[in-house]
Amino acid sequence: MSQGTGRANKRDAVLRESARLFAERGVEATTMRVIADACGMQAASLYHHFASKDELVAAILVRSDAHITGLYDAIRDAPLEPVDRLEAMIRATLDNLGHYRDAARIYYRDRAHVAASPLLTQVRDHAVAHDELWDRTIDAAIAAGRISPRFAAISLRRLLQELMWSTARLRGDAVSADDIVHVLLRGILAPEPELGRDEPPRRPES
Amino acid sequence: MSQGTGRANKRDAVLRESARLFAERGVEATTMRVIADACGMQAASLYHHFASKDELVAAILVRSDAHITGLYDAIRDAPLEPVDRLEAMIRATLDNLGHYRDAARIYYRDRAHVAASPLLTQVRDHAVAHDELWDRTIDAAIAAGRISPRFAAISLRRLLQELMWSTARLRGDAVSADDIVHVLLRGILAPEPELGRDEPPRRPES
DNA sequence: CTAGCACCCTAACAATCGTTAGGCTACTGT
DNA sequence: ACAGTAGCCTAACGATTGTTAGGGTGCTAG
Repeated sequence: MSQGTGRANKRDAVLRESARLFAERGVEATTMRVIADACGMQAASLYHHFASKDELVAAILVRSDAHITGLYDAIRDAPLEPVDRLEAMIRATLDNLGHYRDAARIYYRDRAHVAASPLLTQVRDHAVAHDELWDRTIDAAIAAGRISPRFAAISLRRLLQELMWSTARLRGDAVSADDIVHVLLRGILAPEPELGRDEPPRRPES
Repeated sequence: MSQGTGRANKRDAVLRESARLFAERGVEATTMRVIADACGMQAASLYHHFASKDELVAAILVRSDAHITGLYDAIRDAPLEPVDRLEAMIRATLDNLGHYRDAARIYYRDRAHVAASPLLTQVRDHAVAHDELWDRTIDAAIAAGRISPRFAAISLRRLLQELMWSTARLRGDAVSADDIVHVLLRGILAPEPELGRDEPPRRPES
């Protein structure tokens, strides 16, 4: 019932500071004592809020996972053209990166840790479902002839994911989400989608 | 004088295996004993080839740095139009990523470690010089009106670098360098560079 | 043959890791 | 007033870390 707002929610402070440190230095390289220092407390006191270092990492990642899963579920159920769905997914991913930047950096940086933690099975399951949505959407956009044929044969999902995740390291004031959407969409879309005169719908690359 | 080719160059094997492990799990998370296991030797035996873990990391990164520095120096001295120089730099970066993928992943993943290691001052100095070349080239391309005005106000260098470095995680068979160049250049270049028709003045491949 | 070095080993070091045990303080509900 | 507990502390645990000491084997030069 309590969880005072004005006072101090130390648990949230621990989550925030540890997320920042994990993202900057890596999970293994960040010791519990360094996290405690950043929060103005003692290493052992962290265990009053979290049972283990793994649980602390998991709490950070689960927050972000819940957010992005909600966004993707809405996009999955919306009636959208393939390219519009693709743009919506890119924007959702970048929105999640904006709100949970540290969590995203931890997720894509310490992938070995994420894959091994027993507390993250649900996060991993969600990631599989998200990948399937990406693949289905990209396949639909390719089938509609809206993707440059150059990218028909490669794993465009992984390319887009890596490109988007990499921007989590850029602070918000350096590059806007619109800039990134602009680069990615203009980079992969077929030159003149439907009206133009001179574009054959597809061409297997040589 | 020796360094037998057919026999076994254990030092190179240590470099290769440790680079792979550092890139996958992170420097701090990879212990000397794990590296030794991967090389079929004992942890203490690694110190016959490298004086410390830091020196091992540095040896990996210096190799890659020497390669990319050579490429950039040649590009700096070549008489190129801004956009062509930009494309050459992107290709050089991606070439380095292809040849020294693990080193590149270590460099951009464990940045805190790179910034703190006393054995990497030369690598850091080179990085500063490379960044200056990037900025000068991008500024020239903007001044020539070849960059979409959307990107005139942001740090396009950092955006491009993050986007390129992120592709180091994609194995070569998933995405080719040409694909990435295509996405990036088409994403940032101004729509119709100079003339009115629809043919860019030059483009090597097709 | 012998000295010397390259190469690798076992054993152990001090330091640091995540974590636990147990106690102190301050607030809360009854 | 008093028990309970949330929140934090000090102190220490066993395990693991990077690293060192010192010895053994086998090749090679003289």
